[in-house]
Amino acid sequence: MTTKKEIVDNETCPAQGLLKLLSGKWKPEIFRLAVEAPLRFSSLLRQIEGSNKQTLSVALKELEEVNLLEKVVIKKKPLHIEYYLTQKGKSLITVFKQLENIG
Amino acid sequence: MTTKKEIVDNETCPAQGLLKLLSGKWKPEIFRLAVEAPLRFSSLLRQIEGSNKQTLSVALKELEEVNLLEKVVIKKKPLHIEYYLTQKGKSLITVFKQLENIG
DNA sequence: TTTAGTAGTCATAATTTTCTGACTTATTGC
DNA sequence: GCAATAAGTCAGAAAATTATGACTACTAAA
Repeated sequence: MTTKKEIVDNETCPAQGLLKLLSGKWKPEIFRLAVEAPLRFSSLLRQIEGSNKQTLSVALKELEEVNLLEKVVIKKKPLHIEYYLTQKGKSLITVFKQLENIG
Repeated sequence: MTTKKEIVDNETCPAQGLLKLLSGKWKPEIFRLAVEAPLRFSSLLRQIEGSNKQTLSVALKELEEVNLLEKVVIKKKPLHIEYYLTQKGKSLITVFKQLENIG
């Protein structure tokens, strides 16, 4: 009998999902800026030097899919879109602060 | 004058370094196993299915370089090496737990 | 001094992620 | 209708990460 109880199943590392998600390129910056104010696509592109449309687009979509950001269509003057931090997103703020402290 | 005070400098996102470090392939598993017991190279290779020498080797080295793991040569029966969580490493345990809770 | 065990390294290949630049969709104001 | 603005999408190229398999270094015991 092959008792492999010591073998690690990839699914059993619960922090992994969020870690991978938050560490994708430009994601930490996106998150940090979202803490300060709602995000707009074109602003992000300008604010995060070196970033590009495609990657930002995918990043925002992924952060939205896991419910860290919420996408809102603003039907005002220049019609545009804003991304807000969700409650779940806000709960990550302390995690970021801890990481900063640990250095 | 080009006042670019809104432009994000990549260095100004302090959580980024640790995030990237912890999210590299197999790193969360390595960390989680290190919380439970000192690590040995050959055991890790067996325990983490799908992993490979090269990547584990680099991962351990990186975790050691930022002082999350400490490498100790054990001059006992079968001479071998053990990797221990440092104090800094231990301080990450609560971060992982928070990430797990947030899901 | 030969063999076995542990812990790797190295060059190369495969895979995944990110970037670039052209193109698309939707709405508003003229 | 037509141009302008905002927010993207898409295919292919480039870059970074990860995997493979052969090889090395060290020690201890026989």
